[in-house]
Order: sequence, then C-alpha cells, then structure tokens
Amino acid sequence: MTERAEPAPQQDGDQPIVFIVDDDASIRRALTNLFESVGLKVEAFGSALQLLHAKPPEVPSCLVLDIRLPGTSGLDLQSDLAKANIHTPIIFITGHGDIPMTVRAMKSGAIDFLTKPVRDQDILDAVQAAIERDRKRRELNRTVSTVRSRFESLSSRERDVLSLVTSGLMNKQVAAQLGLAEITVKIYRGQIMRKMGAKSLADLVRMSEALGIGANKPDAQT
Amino acid sequence: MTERAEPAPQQDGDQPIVFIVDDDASIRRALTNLFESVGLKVEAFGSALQLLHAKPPEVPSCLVLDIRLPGTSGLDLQSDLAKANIHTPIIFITGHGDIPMTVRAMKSGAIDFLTKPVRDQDILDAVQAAIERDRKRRELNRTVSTVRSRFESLSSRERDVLSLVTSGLMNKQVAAQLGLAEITVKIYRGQIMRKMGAKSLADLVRMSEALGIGANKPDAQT
DNA sequence: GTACGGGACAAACCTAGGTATAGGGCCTCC
DNA sequence: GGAGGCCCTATACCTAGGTTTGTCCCGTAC
Repeated sequence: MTERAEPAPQQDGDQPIVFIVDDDASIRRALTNLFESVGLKVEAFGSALQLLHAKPPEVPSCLVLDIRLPGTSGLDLQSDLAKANIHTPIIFITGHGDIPMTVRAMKSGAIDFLTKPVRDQDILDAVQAAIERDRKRRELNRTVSTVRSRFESLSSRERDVLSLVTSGLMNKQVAAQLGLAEITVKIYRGQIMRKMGAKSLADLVRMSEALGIGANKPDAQT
Repeated sequence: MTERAEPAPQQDGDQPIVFIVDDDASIRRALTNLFESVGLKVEAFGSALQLLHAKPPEVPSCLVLDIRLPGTSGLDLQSDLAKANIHTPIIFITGHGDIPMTVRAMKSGAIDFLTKPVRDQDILDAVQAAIERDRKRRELNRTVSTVRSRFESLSSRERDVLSLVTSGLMNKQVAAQLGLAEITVKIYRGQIMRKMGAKSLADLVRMSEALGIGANKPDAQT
C-alpha cells in the first residue's frame, strides 16, 4: 500500500508521511488514494493500538484520526500520545461528534476537526497545514536539542559562569559573585564558547535564551 | 450595574473586567451576578455594536459572547476584533452551535466554547484562564512596545549597526560591511546602548530578539 | 600509585570595546 | 544665516575580553 520500490532503503529525504487511523477499511482506502494522488506517503491502521505499535516517524508527518475507534478513542489516543511526548499534529474526522469533543480536541492542539462527509480539499488543506507545522516543530526541536546536549557537556562551574555571563555581568562581577578570580572566569568563559560552539557572545545569549537560562527578559527602566 | 463608587476615578489598579455580549437580558443578568459574586468587574452589552462603541479596556479582560447575536454574529465579531488588532480573549456560549462554528472559533484563538446550559464552574474556569492569558499578553506587549519605541528613536545608521552587532559581528567587521571606520562603529554602538537603555550586550541581544531583528537563530554547526 | 579531569589561579601578552575631545560636511527648519 | 541633527573620522587613552603557559590541589577510576 505504501511501497514505492525505492532502491535506496535509507533515502526518504524528508518525504512526509500521513498516518490514517480509521476502523472502516473503505475510508482508509479512500483517504489513502486521495493522499497518494497528491504525492504523499501514507500508512493506514485500523486501530489506535496498531498505530502505537508502529515506530514514531522521523520525518514530518501528521495523523488523521476518526474520533470513534475500536478500543482507544481518537481523543484518548490524542492524550496518550501527548503523555508519551509525541506531538505529531492531528486532524480529526467524525461522523457524529459533538461540541465538547471538538473543544477538547482543539484545545489539545488538533489542527482541524472535520465532519463527514469530508470535502477532499478541506482535508488536503488540513494535512498540508499539519505537515508544515510538524516540519517547523521538528526543526526547532533539532536546534534546541543540539544546544541542550552541548549545554550538558559543560561542567557545573561552567554552567554557573554561563548563566551570569549571559545575564550581562562583566567578568569581574561574575568572579565576585562566585568568589573566583577574574582570570578564572575568563578561562571558563573561553571553554564555554568552545564547548557550546558559539562564535560570539550574541550567539551564546541566544542559545541560553533557547534553553531558558537566566532569562532576565528585556527590561523597561533606566 | 458596574459602579462601585470608587472615589478615585483613576485607580482601577489592574482589576480585571469581563465583557458580556448577549441579546438575552436574563442571561446577561445571570452572568453578571455570577461573575460579580467572585469579585470580577462586569460590563454587559446587548449587541456587538454596543461593545464596539465602548472603548477598549486598559486592564486584563475577556469577552463572553453568545454565538447568535442580533446584527453581527459572535464569530463575525471575533474576526472584526482581530482585524482591528484587538486581541481580548473570547469565550463563546451557544445554544445551538455546530462543529464547524466551534472549529472556526477555536482556530481563531477562542479560549473556550461552551454549550447551554452552561455550568457555573465551567465558565468561571474559562474566564479565569482567559484573564490570565490576557494579563500575560498585555505584559509582553508593554515590554515589547517600550523596546520598539526606543528602537524607533535610533537613526538609520544606528539601526544598521545594531543589527550587525547583535548578529555577533565584531566592530571592525561591522565597519567593513558598512564601509565605515571602526571608530565610527564604536561611537554609534555607544549611542545605541544609551538610547536603548541596554546595560550590556546581552541585554541588547535580547531586545533585538524581542523586535525580531537580524534573528540569526542559535546555530548548529562549527 | 599514577593517570585523568575538574577546579582554581598567576604572569604575560594581545585584541576588542568604549569614551572624550575635536573636527568637517550636509541638510533642514526657523 | 545660524542652530541643530545626522553622518563621518582622528587621536589619545583606558577598560574589558581572551589566550597561552605553567602550577597546584583534589578526588576517583584503573
């Protein structure tokens, strides 16, 4: 259903995938055809459990869920995924949903909530938006986790210095606060720049912002 | 209905206000009583037009709208307000709403979408959340607009220098890019720090982030 | 026990950042 | 036509930032 006879088993590039979960085989088929007709990769499942057994994707992707599923409902699946820290964007489809369900789904971050019969264009638009959001989320995630792993390579003293330096203190002030000699701070500071891969203080400040460190936000006095 | 006989006409502090728009006077009365019973200020209107004629509030606030209103509907009011750059959080109440309406409202940023009969606790929770969101939004706004107005006090050359400096370049590199002498850059840089009220480069970088300037986000190579 | 890493510091040295003073050119507003 | 703003630069001088080399203490892992 999904095979495309790619000779290179690795080179998916960043070809997005749409995951479909619906217990009605004819709907799965129809949606699969629709998405494949616009060049999207598709994987379809009959239940939430089957989806959860599949490995989380490494490319931009989204979920198209029927609200009413055998076993775990669409909404439950949504919160299970959130708890498992899987934030793939979700599009719901429903035959007989109600407003509270809709509100819950949307509050929990769903991209869209469509009622049957679904217009092809509506769901294609939603899928497009969902994949775009996922692409951005993944990109941000990559950046932040690179920075975080570098931060974790810092020794505890280096972290102390980092937070004071990025909060705008001069070396001698940092030294005073930590009870160190200024030269020691300078040396740590150099090590920090190297370990974090920062080419400038501005860089370092932005990284520490991304990590949420010593975030004394822009002030308003003086 | 709202008067509290404050002798000081100015000193509202940051006492939040709930705006109610509903064409049914008995509902207006009931909601007003409910909100006032928990110590909230309330202003109630019978139509979208009346609300638009009132001045936008300067304290944290939220709107409680019936979807079905005479003249402009609740959803239309929501998009009108967005167009007018008024971002007061909205809670919808509806007797006979449908899913597409709900989706539209939630996508446009509504806090909640409640169906009649509304449980007191539900709407109080929603109002609390809405006001909290508005408070944060206003705070962020104040900070950013202070920074923005300072930025606007910079001369065009100073802005050039600001963007290059906060992107991490050294004075001499900035000078080269702008075809200036290094000393000139230093002088502008000092003027920038003074005009922006930045006590350190770190400060300046954070301000320029808040303004979305030269935002070369944290990198990932080296 | 010794090798290793973290922590801390010093002297020497160099570069980058920043201020003050002074000056020139240009344009605009009153 | 002069005052004031922006733009640009130079000299002189001082402070802050940063590297290198070398030294010492400490704890722990092998």
